Amino acid sequence: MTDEEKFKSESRAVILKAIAHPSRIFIVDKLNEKSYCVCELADLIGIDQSTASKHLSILKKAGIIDDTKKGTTVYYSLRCKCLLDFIGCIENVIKMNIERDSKYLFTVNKV
Amino acid sequence: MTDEEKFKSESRAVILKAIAHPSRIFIVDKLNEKSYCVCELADLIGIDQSTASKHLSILKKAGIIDDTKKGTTVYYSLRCKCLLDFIGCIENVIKMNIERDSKYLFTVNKV
DNA sequence: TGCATATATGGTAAAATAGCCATAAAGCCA
DNA sequence: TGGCTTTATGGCTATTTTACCATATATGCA
Repeated sequence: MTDEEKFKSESRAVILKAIAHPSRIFIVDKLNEKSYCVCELADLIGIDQSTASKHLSILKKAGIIDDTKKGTTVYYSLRCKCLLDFIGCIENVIKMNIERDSKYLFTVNKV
Repeated sequence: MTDEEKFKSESRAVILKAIAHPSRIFIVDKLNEKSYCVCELADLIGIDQSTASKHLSILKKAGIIDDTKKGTTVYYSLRCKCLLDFIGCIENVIKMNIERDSKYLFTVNKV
């Protein structure tokens, strides 16, 4: 890899790694509906408030979400609408995998 | 999270985590042009052959790439074309981040 | 002011990930 | 058959990630 290619791949990996966690994907999906504050998300996911806060700071640092303060409450919102197509693509891969796996099962049962 | 939501988020995370690594993003990007074998990719990236093989097996397990054997050589190819839009979305976030950061720099310099 | 609520952060232990080396497995060819 | 090439996998260590607890910070309200 050239230095430029390396930089490019690393930049992309930062964004992807930020979303690549069950709780954080869930957050991105939820924020698509509306804004949520930290404790709401922590409750929804069922994790510690401090853990939720850290997840949100990772997403924020990657530029995926934005925050707005209202009193002591911090509301987080999605920064980029394209993340929906993004998730759509992942779903597409999952569907393909399910099809492949069921074909495999069919073959096995057939024997 | 309900069990269903948990399962959904975890399934999505598997796909995302598979791509969320500099070398693996590079591979996905390269495979868009054409198929490559393991040693070619290892050379292109500049990593050990065994490391490349492990990266490829992660991508394959996630259903992102397919493989075809020709003699001892194994050619890997992209399984889902939608991964391009995927990368396009990441690039979009990166662009937004650059814009944000340059605005910040501008503000700082102004003071 | 004193207390409750909301969030962020440092510490820490456990788990997951990444990379290389060594080596096994499989196929090609002289 | 024997050697060469290509790929996959086990072993190992170093690094990173994750989640909780404890605690600091900040805001609102009685």
